[in-house]
Amino acid sequence: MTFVNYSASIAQSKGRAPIRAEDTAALRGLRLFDGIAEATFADLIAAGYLQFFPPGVTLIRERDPADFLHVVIEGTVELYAGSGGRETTMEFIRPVGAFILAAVLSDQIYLQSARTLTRARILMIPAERVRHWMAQDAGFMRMIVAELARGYRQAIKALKNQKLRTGAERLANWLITQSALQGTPGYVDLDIEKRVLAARLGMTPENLSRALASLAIHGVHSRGALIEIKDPAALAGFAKPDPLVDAPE
Amino acid sequence: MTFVNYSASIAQSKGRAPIRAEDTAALRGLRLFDGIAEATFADLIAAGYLQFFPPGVTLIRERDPADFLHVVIEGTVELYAGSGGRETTMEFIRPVGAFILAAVLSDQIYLQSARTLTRARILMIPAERVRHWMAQDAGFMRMIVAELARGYRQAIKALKNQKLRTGAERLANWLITQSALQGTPGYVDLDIEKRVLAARLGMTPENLSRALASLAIHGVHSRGALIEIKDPAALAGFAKPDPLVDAPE
DNA sequence: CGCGAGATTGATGGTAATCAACGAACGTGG
DNA sequence: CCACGTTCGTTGATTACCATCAATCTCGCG
Repeated sequence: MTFVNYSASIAQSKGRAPIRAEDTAALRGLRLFDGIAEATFADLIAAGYLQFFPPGVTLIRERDPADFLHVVIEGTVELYAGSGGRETTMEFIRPVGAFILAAVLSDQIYLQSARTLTRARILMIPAERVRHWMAQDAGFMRMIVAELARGYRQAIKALKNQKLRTGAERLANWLITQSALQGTPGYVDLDIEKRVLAARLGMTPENLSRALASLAIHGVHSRGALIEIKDPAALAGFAKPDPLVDAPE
Repeated sequence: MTFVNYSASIAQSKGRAPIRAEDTAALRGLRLFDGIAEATFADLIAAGYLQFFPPGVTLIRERDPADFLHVVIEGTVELYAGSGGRETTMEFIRPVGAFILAAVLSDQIYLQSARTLTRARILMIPAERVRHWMAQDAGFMRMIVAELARGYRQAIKALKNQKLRTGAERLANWLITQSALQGTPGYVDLDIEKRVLAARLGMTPENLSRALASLAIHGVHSRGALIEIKDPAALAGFAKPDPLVDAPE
């Protein structure tokens, strides 16, 4: 895949498109806006922007002050972070998911950067409006608390995954989880590049290659982006899956 | 230190001591209860328990349903987690800190276990009361949101620390941070066992020993629980500290 | 003084990062 | 439509990092 070298500044210029009426109804249906007051929703939408981004666009950069709450409506967004010259993938956000809510709420800087992996439709709401309505609308705040708690538990699970398992084990468990999520027992279809998956799993691309090869003795075989799990029981025996680590929140 | 083999069940038996009047005033002063209504506070306190635990007591166990919100008033509590036969330390909680708020709010099971490292005074509030008042008292909910956001960002930082650094780097940065927190430039006083610190830093005790020895060329020397940082600038040069990873939230 | 838990040191093997080379897939331009 | 070039993925060789097992050391405490 060739990434367009595209600046996110287009999204933060005066050229942003406000949300059109035909989109409003669809947004109102999001679980994210469930139980919030009509006035809250109307104002959030009026202040917000909804637009498409091509793949490879950097949406936010760690260290920047949190100015918008971002919600992924379509496509895949990668959260990543770096320090001391190294870089790693933290999480993937898919519809419908908000990201970096915590920074917005506490009016702090972002701890993570975000870029689109695919063409993606993103809803952006000014941070100030989010904080404003959180204080006014108890229903909205309840939604925020739920989303925060979800993200927090997700992060704890990611930390356990990283500290308690080897690379091959993380891969094996990821395969098991993905196979279930995609509803295709016996198969996993990679919808991201292997290099990106490697970073997500906390390893190098070379190592992912080798880890995948090493799972062959547990019945895992790959042909390009399609990975076959011949013997789910054997793979599980090696992976030792644990809902307190693997289950998505 | 010898840990008492003490069951936490004493805390969950009928023998719990309600909170005495003389303690109420002190609790009211906690930042945790700042801005919440008097009625909320009174009911939380009336339903809660405040008591001392000896060192080594398991307060909660991962996988158990969240029944109490725990707040550390005095002493140190270790959050830890295990999977597939391995175990690691996730975080230390010191006064005044709540732990595992997310599980309480979403009425889910704990992802982490907790045990006292020192004699500790813990405030326990029934989870149901917390959820009840969160919905009633906007001020209380604001406090909860702030605490959740703090924990979330803390977890993200821990994940970055683990994925982006080697063991020796994590140790070096921990020394720099501790030295600042303790207000003793040039020194760090270990108030926990090295084996526990090792788990916290994601390494074995043997490895911590070697990592500490390897920092000697950067001016770090240890005599028992006292660690001297002879040349903070040199150590920082090696550690490459980063507020987006190291700064406590 | 002697015991025991924690800390250290050494030896070894496993796990993972890095550097380098090669092969496969795909898009572009001729 | 093919040739080429770029990017991604794989494989191999080497080194760094880390866990494990075992032995020794230290120190507080009975």
